[in-house]
Amino acid sequence: MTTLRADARRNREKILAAARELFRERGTAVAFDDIARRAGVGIGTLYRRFPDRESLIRDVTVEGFESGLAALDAARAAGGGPMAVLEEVFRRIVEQRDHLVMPLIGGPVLHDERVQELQRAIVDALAQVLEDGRAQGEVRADVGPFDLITAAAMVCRPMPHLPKEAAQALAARHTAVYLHGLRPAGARPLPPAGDPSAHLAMD
Amino acid sequence: MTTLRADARRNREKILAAARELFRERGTAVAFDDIARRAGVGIGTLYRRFPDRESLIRDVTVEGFESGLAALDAARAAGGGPMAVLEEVFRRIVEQRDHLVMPLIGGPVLHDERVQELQRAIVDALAQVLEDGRAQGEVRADVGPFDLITAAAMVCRPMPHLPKEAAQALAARHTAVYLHGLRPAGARPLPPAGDPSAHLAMD
Amino acid sequence: MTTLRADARRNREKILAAARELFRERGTAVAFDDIARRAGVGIGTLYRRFPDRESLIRDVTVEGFESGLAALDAARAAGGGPMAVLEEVFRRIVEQRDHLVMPLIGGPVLHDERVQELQRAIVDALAQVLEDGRAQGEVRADVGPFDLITAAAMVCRPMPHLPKEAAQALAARHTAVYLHGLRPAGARPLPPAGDPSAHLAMD
Amino acid sequence: MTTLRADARRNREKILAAARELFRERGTAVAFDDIARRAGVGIGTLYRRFPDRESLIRDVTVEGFESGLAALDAARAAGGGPMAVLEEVFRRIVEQRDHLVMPLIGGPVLHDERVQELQRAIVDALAQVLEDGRAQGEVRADVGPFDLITAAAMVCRPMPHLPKEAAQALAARHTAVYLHGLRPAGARPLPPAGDPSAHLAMD
DNA sequence: CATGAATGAGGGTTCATTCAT
DNA sequence: TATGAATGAACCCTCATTCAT
Repeated sequence: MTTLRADARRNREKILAAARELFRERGTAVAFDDIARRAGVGIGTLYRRFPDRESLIRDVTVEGFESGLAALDAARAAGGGPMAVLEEVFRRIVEQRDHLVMPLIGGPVLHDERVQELQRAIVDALAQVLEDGRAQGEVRADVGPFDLITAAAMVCRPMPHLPKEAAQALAARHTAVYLHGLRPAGARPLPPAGDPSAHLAMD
Repeated sequence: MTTLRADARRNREKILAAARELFRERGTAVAFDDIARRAGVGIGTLYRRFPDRESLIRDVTVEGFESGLAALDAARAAGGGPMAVLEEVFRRIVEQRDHLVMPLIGGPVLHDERVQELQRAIVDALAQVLEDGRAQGEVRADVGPFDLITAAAMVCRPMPHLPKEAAQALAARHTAVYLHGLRPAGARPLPPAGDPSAHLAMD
Repeated sequence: MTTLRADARRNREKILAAARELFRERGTAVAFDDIARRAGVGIGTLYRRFPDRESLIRDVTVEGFESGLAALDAARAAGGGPMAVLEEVFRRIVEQRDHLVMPLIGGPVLHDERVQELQRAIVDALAQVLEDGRAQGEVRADVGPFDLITAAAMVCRPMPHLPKEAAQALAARHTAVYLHGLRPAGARPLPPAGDPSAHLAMD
Repeated sequence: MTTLRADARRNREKILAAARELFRERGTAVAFDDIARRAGVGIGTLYRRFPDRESLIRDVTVEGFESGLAALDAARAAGGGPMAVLEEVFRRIVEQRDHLVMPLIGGPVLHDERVQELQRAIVDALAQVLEDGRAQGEVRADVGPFDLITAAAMVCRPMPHLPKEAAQALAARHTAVYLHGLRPAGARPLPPAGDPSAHLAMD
C-alpha cells in the first residue's frame, strides 16, 4: 500500500465514504453490494481493496478516530479554559456525528497498530485537558480519559429511527448535561472504573 | 391472545427469553433458527407465536418498557427526594442492563398500542419526578422526560466487545456524571429539543 | 439420520443419483446448483442433506464401494476358478463404469468409518481370491489386493472427451491385457509396493 | 510465434513450467492468477501469451507429447528387443509421471496441428515396435498403438491424494503387470476397439 | 399444535477477462 | 510490452418463510 495508482486511490476514498454512510444508516452488517453500488465501483474492486469486512471496518474506524483527534486538537488550539476545550470538542463531534463512526472501548479493531497509535494520542491529549481542569478546579478529579471517550461514542452512536435533526438535538442536550456533570461542585465519587485501557474499538 | 394453553404459554416465555438474550448478544437481526434452538422449540412453533420479526421485537420491547416502568415505580415507592429517586431508577436499570432491551425514542414499534400506553405511563411518571425536582430546586428546569429516556437507552445499549462488568462499570460512571449534571447550579440552558414525543422506539 | 421421513429419503436418493452422474461428467467440483437442479430439489434441500461437498463425495464414494463389493460377491457366487472370478468382477465393473465413482487409494474420505469398513471387506475378499489363485498356480504371487483396487479405479476413471462406447471399449481392452498379465508364467517380480493400506479414497 | 524476444521467451517458459506444475497439483481448472503468480509474471502477461485456457492446455499437452516421443525414441535407440523397448519407454514415462501431462485419446486439443503431428509420430513409432514384437512372437497380435497410449495416459494420471512415491510405485506395478499381459502366451482375443484414431486429447 | 423438511431469494466471495497506466 | 486495477458473472451458502407430516 506504499503508493497507490491515482485511480485506485480515488476508488479507495469513494468506498470509504460510502461505507461510512451506510454503516451509520444500516449498521456494519450492510451488504457489500450496496456499498460498492453507492461508491460507484464494482464489487470486485471493493474486495480487492478490502478483502474482508473487518478491514473495511478498521479503516472507517481509523478515519473516525482521526476526526476525533482533529476535533480535539482544533479545540485545544482555539484556546480557553479546560472546560471550554471540552465543550468545543463535543460541539464539533456532535456536529459531525452522522459522518462519524466513533469506536467504543473494546473490540477486535483494537489489535490494529494504527488504531492503537491514535487511541494513545487521544488518551494522552484528554488526560492533559483533564489534568488542567483538575488543577483549575473546573473538573472533578475522578473522571478519566476513557469516560470521555465512552461519552463521545455514546452520543455518536446511530439512532436509526430518528431524523437527523432529532438525533442531533438529543445528542447535544445529553452532551450538555453530561459536561455540566463534570464540574466538581457537590460531586459524589464515581463507581470504580476497572481497567478500561484493556479495550478500545468500534461498536 | 386471551388465554393460552399452559404449554403454549410456556413456549412463549421460553422464546421471549431466548430472543432477549440473543438480541443483546448479536443484535435483532439474529437468525430465527437460533432463537428457536436456544428456546428449545421448533422453528414452526416460533413462527406460530410470532409471525414476523417485528412482532417478536415488539414483545421484547414491551418487556423492556415494563421493567423500566417497574424500576421507576419501585424507586418512587422507596421514597427520598426527586434526585434520590432518579439515582435509584438508574441504579436499577444499569444493574439489569444486559437483560434489558431499552427502546430509544422513535421507530416502528411506536405504532403498537401497548408500547404507547407504557411510554405514556413512563413519561408521566418522569414528568412528575422532574416537576418535584424543579419545585425543590434539585433539578434544572430545561430537562424533560425524553432526555431521561434517551439517557437510559444510551447507557443500556449493548457494548458487544466488552465483558459484562466493564460495560456495566462504564455505564454506571456515565450515569453518575449525567445525573450530577442535572442539578441546576451554574447550568447554562440546553439546546432546544424539537418535539420528541413524535418518536419512540427500539434501536 | 436414524429414520428419515419418506419424502426426505426420496430426495436424498435423487440427490445422490444426480451427484454421481455429474461427478462423472464434470468432476467433483461441479456446481451444487446444477446438482440440485438435476435432482429436482431446491438448493437448500441439498445443503440440508449434505452440509458440505465432502459429505456428498463421501456418500457417493460409499455407494461406489458398495457396488464394487457387490460385483465381487456376485462374481464369487457365480463360481469358477480364481481367474474366472477376477474376470467376472472386472467385466461387471467396466459394464457399469459410468455409473460408478470408484475411489482410488488415498484421500480424505479414508477417515470415514463406513468407507473403511467397506474397504476392509473388499481387501479381504480380494486377498482370498488372490490366495486361491496363487494356490492353483493361476495368479502371480507378488500381486496384492491394492493392485487390483488401483486397476479397477484406473479403468473406471472418467474419460470426459470420449463417447461412452469408446471409453468402455478402451477400458475393457486395458482390463483384458492387465488380467492376462496377472498369470505367473514368465513373470518378473514387481517393484515394491510400500504400504498401500495407509491410503484409500476417491480421485 | 516465429521468433520471440528473449525476455518474452523466458516468460513463456516460466508460465508453461508453472502451469504444468499447477495442472498436476490442482487440475487444469486452476486459477490463472495463481499460475501467473507462481510464474512470477503479471496476469496481463499470461493473457498476452495464452489468450485462453485452451491454448495453455494445448501447449502443456504438446510438451507432454514431446516428452513421450522423446522417451520412445530414446528407448528405441537404446536397442534391445521390442518388449525391452516397451519396458524402457514405460519406465521413463512413469519416472517422470509427475512432470507429465499425458493426453488421453480424444478431446478438443486434437484439432491442433502440432498435436496431431506428434500424435501421428507416436502412433507410427509404436506401430513399428508392435509390428516387430508380433514378428518376433513377443507381443500379442490384437494390441494396437492406441491401447498403449491409453495405458500410458492411465498410469500418468494424477492421484492427488497420494504422496508422490506411493503414486509412482502403484503406477510402476500396474505397468509391469500390463506389459506382462502384452505377451501372447495363452492370450484370448481382446474385445473390439472401434476406431480410436477419431480421438486424441488431454484428460 | 408442534415439528422439521423444502424452498429460493439474496448476500458473500472468487476469478476469468478486459483495459488503463 | 508488462503490469495490475476494475469489472461482473457465477458459484457458494445462509436463512426467512411455507407447508407436509
